[in-house]
Amino acid sequence: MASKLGQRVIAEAALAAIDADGVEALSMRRIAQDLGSSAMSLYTYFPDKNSLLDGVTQLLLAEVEAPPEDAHWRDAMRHIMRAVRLVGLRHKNAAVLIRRFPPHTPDALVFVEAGFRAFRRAGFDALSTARCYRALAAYSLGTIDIELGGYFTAESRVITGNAREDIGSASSDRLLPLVTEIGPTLNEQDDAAEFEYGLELLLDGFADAMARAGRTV
Amino acid sequence: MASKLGQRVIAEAALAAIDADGVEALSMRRIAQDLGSSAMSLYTYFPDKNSLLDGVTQLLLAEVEAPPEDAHWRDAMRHIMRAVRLVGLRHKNAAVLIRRFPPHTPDALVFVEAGFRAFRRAGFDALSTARCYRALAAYSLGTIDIELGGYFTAESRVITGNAREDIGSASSDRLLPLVTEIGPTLNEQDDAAEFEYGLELLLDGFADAMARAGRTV
DNA sequence: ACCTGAACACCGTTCAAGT
DNA sequence: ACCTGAACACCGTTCAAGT
Repeated sequence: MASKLGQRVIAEAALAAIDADGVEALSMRRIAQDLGSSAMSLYTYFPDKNSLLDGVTQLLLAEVEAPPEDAHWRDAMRHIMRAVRLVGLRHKNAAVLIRRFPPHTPDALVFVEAGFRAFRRAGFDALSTARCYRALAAYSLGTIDIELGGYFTAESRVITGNAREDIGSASSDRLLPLVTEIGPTLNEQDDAAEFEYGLELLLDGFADAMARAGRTV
Repeated sequence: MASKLGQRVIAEAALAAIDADGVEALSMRRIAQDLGSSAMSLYTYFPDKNSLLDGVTQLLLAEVEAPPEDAHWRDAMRHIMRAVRLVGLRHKNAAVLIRRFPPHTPDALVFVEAGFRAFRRAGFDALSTARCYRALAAYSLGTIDIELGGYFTAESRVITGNAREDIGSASSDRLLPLVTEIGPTLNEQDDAAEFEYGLELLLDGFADAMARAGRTV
């Protein structure tokens, strides 16, 4: 046995297995084997597989680097958004878990608390802070789908038969000329640059809204 | 047998089953049973379960209502974004599939083509169109996670033992006062209103960028 | 071409038994 | 309290056989 069993050790072994072979290949038996233990021993520390995956996610979220305490809210939020994206890139196979399990352990919430603090320091009230945080969270989670889930790059799956045809076929070129023209452009985008583009739009919008509300940020 | 087997009939049965009992409860045997057939008969029409789920997703995306052909780009994109969200709300259990399988059949791409057309009519070039579409897609997919995945409402899962504690505990109130204060606010947000808020920020940003590029939109 | 039931190689989890 | 192997009730998919 590699190390004394415990939530942390088990979640770390699961994360390593996911990094190596993907979430789909993860099984309780597989983790146990990697730890030199039995599948059922894991149930001493996690009530079920879902909780274990949640535990892995908390581990991931704890890796998100918090911004410096004195940062301007714009720099702080940019810092956090980039940090989440980087954790996803560091754990490409595990990133999808971030969409499923929100942060809820103290370690995983450090960056959230820091982000809230940056907003409040700048004069955002609780409602504005929640509103801005939500918009950023939506954009961040969607970015994971697009970049790590290969939303635009996924080979278009062929559904043959019936009257159905796929992109790239002669008739779809005729019916969907702009999809045919712009689709490839979406594949070739620079992920980092496009991420920054949308992020700055949102931050600009928050700043404008605050300015309109009569406060300087 | 309810109706002659085929991709469409099978995908519709699968969607009905997912609507009723969720993606997790869907099995090839279950669909076959609903259709009065055998699990293996499905493999005549889909190579595997993943393709079938993709087919269900194309069905969902084909439900997305396209905007009127003469709409201003802003109205067109607002229309599409709301339409996607409404399909998700109509199929709460199936909505998660939208994140996994991009549109690729002609029917499912109708709204995409219409969106591209609206941008191009307004003078956006191919690159700007791709860029704006991507930012909106990220926001839309992330919204599904937050609203339908219950990102903020999910009961904080308890991870006991070790030095770990959860939100709401005495010590996290001390360590994470703003999470404690603002967390409940996130739960109580009006989903539709918050969705509109972030959406308009992005649309404002596109308009500003176009204006700065010297074009009137 | 289309459909079938049996079988294979897995799952997560319950259980009864051990320490 | 912690860990175990066997067993249960499932999976998706392959196969050999049918029409």
